[in-house]
Amino acid sequence: MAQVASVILPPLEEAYSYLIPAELCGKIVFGSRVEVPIGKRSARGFVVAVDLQYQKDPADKFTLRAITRLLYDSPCFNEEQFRFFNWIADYYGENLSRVFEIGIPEIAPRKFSRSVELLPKKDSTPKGTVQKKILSIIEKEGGILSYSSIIEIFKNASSSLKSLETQGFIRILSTEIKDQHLHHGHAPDWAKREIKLNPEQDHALDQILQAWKNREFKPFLLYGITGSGKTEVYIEALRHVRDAGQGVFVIVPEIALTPQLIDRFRARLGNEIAVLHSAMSKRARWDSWLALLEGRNTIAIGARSAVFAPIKNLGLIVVDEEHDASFKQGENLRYNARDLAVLRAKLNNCPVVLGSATPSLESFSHSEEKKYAYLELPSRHSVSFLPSVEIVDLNSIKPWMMPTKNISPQLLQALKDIQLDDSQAFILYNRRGFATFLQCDKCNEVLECPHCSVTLTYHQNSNSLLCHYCNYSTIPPSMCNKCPKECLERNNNEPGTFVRRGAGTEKVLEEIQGLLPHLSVERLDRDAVENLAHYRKILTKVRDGETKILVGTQMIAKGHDLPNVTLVGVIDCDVGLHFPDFRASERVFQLLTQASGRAGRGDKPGRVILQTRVPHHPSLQKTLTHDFPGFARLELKNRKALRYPPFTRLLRIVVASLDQRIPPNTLLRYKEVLFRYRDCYHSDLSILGPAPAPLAKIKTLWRWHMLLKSGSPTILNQCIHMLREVKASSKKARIIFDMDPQDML
DNA sequence: AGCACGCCGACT
DNA sequence: GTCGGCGTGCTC
Ligand SMILES: [Zn+2]
Ligand SMILES: [Zn+2]
Repeated sequence: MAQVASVILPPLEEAYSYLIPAELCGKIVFGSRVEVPIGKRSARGFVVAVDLQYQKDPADKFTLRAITRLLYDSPCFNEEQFRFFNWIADYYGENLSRVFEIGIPEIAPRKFSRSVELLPKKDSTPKGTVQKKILSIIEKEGGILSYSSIIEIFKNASSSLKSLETQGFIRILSTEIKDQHLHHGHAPDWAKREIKLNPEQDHALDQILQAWKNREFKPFLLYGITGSGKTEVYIEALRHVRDAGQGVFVIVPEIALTPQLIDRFRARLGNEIAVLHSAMSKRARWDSWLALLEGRNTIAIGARSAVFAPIKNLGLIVVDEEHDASFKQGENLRYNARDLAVLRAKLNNCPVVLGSATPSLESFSHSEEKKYAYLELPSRHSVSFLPSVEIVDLNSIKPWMMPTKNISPQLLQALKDIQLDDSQAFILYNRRGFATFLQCDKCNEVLECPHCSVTLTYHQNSNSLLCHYCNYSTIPPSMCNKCPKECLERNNNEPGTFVRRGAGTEKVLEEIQGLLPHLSVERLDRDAVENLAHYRKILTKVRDGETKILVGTQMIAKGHDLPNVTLVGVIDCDVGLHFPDFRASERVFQLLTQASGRAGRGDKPGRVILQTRVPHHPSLQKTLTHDFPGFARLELKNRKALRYPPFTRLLRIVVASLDQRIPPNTLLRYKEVLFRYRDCYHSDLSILGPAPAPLAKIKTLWRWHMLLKSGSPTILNQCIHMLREVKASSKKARIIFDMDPQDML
């Protein structure tokens, strides 16, 4: 009787069967990672089943080969994760092997670096001249030097070094290379202090712990503005559950997972926290994973991918900044870590806390429908402490009154004012050139798709307006027909004409430098930032006060605690408001609220200046009054009327190909199949498009997309499974199914 | 993903 | 005649 293991070998889609060699019987179990022969090479895989009593069947199509070796002694994932992975594969219509590939880090060997240490040996010297030189160099460098730097100086020093070692002049040490990142720093003292929760925090904590004690799946939406003390609630809840012997994990947006944040958690929860972050080396990630698997750590904190962490006896999940779009993976397996966190809590009968100052409308509507429990933390400061938000109506300023193209007199004055108390400013601008839109020069109406209510994108080469959701296309009207009566009266009954907006590049940094040459201005955006270290360096220069004005895109709104930043200026809110996406308003509200949360912490009051041509837009008005619930209820009405999420679910299908004709044709074929299915089962399904994607061509690939809308995620899921069966018209087409898409580019 | 097989064009 | 382009299909 033989033992046979079923092995998943990413990226191969099927599970493969292998004989377990006698010496590994009992060692290779569910969860083992193994190396196996496949074709003419070898591959690494995951054991997902073991048949202890395999009997050879003459009907078997192939003869089994044997597992080559066991890569790690104990299992690398457990049953709970396996169920979770299966659910994910099914929901996103992806292969299970892909989930393994994304969800479990690679086994990485330890890395060592060799160094050479001088041993005290007084009364003798080596014979060789090279050997003598080596010793004197090591002595000069303080008695210890890395092996590689010696080899750099003396090309063939390895034999000399070996000889020196046998003679006892030196010792060659091998030390493990560990990650520099995210290792214990020193937590600030205030972080260690035992904190006293206020009554609202206490109430929130009670509710969460009650659900936990009842072993109840219960999602909480914890709403509280920046500085209202959400983190204290998380930490206390995590500590209770951890102290009771259960595992917990926290996920935060990648950009928020800073050494400071980790220090803060370590200060209060101890050093036994496993950190999972994409910026860590493979080895460090694997170390964290092992610490959790072996139970040395019971708390994990990480970005998106930490939702897969091997937590034993899971008792609580926390998702901070739950609205953040970075929880959605934009490639490969397009999962949303926040949604998966909720699912994982459900599979484990435990509470999950989603915290935010600007909850996603998805989560907010769940709380309105009582599917999620709603917890609110009031500001710990008086209302007067909130930053003052001013809207600058660019219509009311004549062009000649503008100090430069993009800087209004109000913003310039505010920038000058920061010098008075030597504080700092953030200036946000939008990256342009994604989508040009047309706006009436009199009433500021922006042209929208009559079917989708999404901003129409202007295309210069064809002089046409296009809806990138449904492919509706029209010639730009020469006159505005939306100008209201007052507007016409003011303009001798002349309707407005349309101007192109959102195009071109802006030189905001140069404009500010020109106006305020003695202030140091720095830039922070995707193009200016090379990597994480560079990003942190730019922010450090702000923290140290070296940079007075930081100019950049969204990224800067997610900065950290920079109490000396008292002014946040937004150059042009309209580009974001009229982005061709049904979530444009929500995104702008989130961004502005987040940005104003940056302004003036500590003892200096903050100030926010928003430049716009549509001053009455609800996203701006509700920012003015710091009214998230008000904004959310208003925007939810729009979403409901237009049947957009959270009232429906979306599935986006993207087809990309070198051949311009393939994407629309493939999608049209799909659409036919879908209509047939819908008519047959009377399914709740509607289809927008196919249409050219807003990014119609990436490098050499032409891209089209199609949006499926349904009240039921199950129907959309069936659509994915069905369309995967449709034979692609050409292998040259790349097809992406994006369930619950976050962006439509 | 690799890696082989196989079927056509253009070169020693 | 063969070298090599990559389209297609298989791997327990
Ligand atoms: Zn449309
Ligand atoms: Zn108008």
